[in-house]
Amino acid sequence: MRVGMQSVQQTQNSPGVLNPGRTAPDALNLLEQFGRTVNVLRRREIYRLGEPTEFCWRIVAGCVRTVTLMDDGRRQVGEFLWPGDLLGMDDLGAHDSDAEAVTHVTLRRYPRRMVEALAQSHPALALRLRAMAAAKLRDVRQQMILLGRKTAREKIASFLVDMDRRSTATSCQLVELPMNRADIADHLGMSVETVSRLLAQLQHGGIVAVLRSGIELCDRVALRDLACESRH
Amino acid sequence: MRVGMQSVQQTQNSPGVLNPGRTAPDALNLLEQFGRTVNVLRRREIYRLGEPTEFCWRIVAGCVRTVTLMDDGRRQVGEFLWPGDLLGMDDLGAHDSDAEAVTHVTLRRYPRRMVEALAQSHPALALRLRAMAAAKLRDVRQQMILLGRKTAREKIASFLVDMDRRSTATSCQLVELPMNRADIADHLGMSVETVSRLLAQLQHGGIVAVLRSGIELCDRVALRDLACESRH
DNA sequence: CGTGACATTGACCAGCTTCAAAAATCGTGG
DNA sequence: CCACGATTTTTGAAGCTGGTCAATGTCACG
Repeated sequence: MRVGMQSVQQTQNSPGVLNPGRTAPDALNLLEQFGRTVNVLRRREIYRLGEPTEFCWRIVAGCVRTVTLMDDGRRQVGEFLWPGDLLGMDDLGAHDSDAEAVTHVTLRRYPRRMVEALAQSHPALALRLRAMAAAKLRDVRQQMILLGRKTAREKIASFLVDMDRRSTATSCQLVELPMNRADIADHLGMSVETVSRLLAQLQHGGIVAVLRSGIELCDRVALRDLACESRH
Repeated sequence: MRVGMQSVQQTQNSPGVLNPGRTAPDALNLLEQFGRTVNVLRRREIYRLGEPTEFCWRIVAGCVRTVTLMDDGRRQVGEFLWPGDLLGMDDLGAHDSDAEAVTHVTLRRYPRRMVEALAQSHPALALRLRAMAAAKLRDVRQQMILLGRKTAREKIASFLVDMDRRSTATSCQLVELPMNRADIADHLGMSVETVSRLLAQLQHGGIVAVLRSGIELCDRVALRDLACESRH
């Protein structure tokens, strides 16, 4: 899922049509005065299903996952969140999933009450929040066709392409994957064994190289083809 | 339910409280003066992927589906929309899916430009739009665990429970399904044959009765259990 | 009635899951 | 720094769910 596209340094609001002002500062910065830095250890919860939405967070460093559980333990990882992403703004009233730190995480925490109040008085912020929700809905829709209609191989390829797109800025070939195989499996709706097998298969085909530190994409074109994504 | 024609003075939505109710007068009525009634025939498109988001619509009567297609024809029905639902507000800039009339549909159409302008000047409307986006995100998250982790039987049961919940007001037992089996299959990430087989199976178990006009829920408790139970 | 779209049913089997176990990696303390 | 246990990942084998292909049945509508 491509939810990590906007970075902290970003200054322009996404829908240019709606905001013709030149180089307007990110409306999210309005929140900064009410922010507090928080650190969360690996695997620790950030919030749980049903908790009142007292806060929201902006990720400064690290990786976060949102998790939905079924009674019998079946798990769905909704999304991975990265530095710059906003967490906990989607839910109104009470959180409708869990959020957990995949790695050690540094967050900037804001009271939701302040966010809502500011959004009331600052249309630019309200618009920005709506734009972020819209972007998330678009990503989720892509994830739905992945979960519902793609084969295991296509799922893995799509996932790697997404992770690559997210981290184009950092390094050239290597895609670092801070989450484990179980997280990937539960994000793609498959078993850990199948994830492992298909990564091995892609490696055998010379398309990727599975390393300890992550996955090296040797043939991005082939990977993109396998992902079956026409858009972009 | 008749929606949207009356010119009711809107009341302030209380901030932070999710109020997507389709009954109470709300900020959406601000749009009414810019609305125009449109009719769309069964199976006809309302908008296509990539089209600029010139309009949005409120469904007055009928059923609408949003569709995402892959190059090879694989299809995902993202959601079904019903009277009172807002269509085409999720996308910014350009639509990122198709929308088609499942039945003959009556819509109330509004220029997006007006919606955005009104949202800028009326925080209540902006808040309402964000609440609707949030509600949709919550639903989509449920759909993701359905697609990724539920068995075919659980998918069908969940779907019927959803349809039932939506139409509690209408009749007591019968759930009308205006969409065909292919739509259901593509919504749940399975094949038409499996949809048909599992409906027959539920019928054989005395839990539902498959009728021409829809599906009669004979044992809602059993169905609700099936919707979330594990496979064994 | 005849026709076409849609739904159901059956037979087969491919892809993926499950169960099991080995291999690799991580973490911790001596 | 190494050894050892725990966790994670990989690999193997077997089985099942659900998909595909094909045929039949049903209904709406001219």
